Amino acid sequence: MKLEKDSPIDFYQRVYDVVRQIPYGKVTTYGLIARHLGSPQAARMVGWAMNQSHSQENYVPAHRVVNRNGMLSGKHHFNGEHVMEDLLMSEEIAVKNDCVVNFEKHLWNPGKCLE
DNA sequence: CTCGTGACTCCCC
DNA sequence: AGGGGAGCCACGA
Repeated sequence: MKLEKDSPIDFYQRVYDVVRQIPYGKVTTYGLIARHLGSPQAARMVGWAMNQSHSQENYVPAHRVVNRNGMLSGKHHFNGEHVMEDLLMSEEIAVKNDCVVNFEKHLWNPGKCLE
């Protein structure tokens, strides 16, 4: 989906849009999403967006978003300590020590199917 | 309006 | 190899 500069979509709204496009069994990183949005250094904003994601009407698979190391940095922000890990496990994604096993293998590049 | 903070990342020492 | 600083943008106090 191509976003025009006139698009009335907020930055974090775009983040949600990208995150929702992450296919089953795939994960991506904050930095990748930020880069896709045109601000490689704004990865923190992606995290901020995820923090607010639970308030969104539409479901946002935040558990598919991890840091550049494949570590579940935001697992503490879920309702339970192991919710994020459990969700990933249910998608055939192995998690060990709060890190995604074969992270690169499950990595999904935003924009890969776009444009 | 200014300051501090954050589910991040990169660069430099 | 590991720690520290800067950059990014939004939001609450």
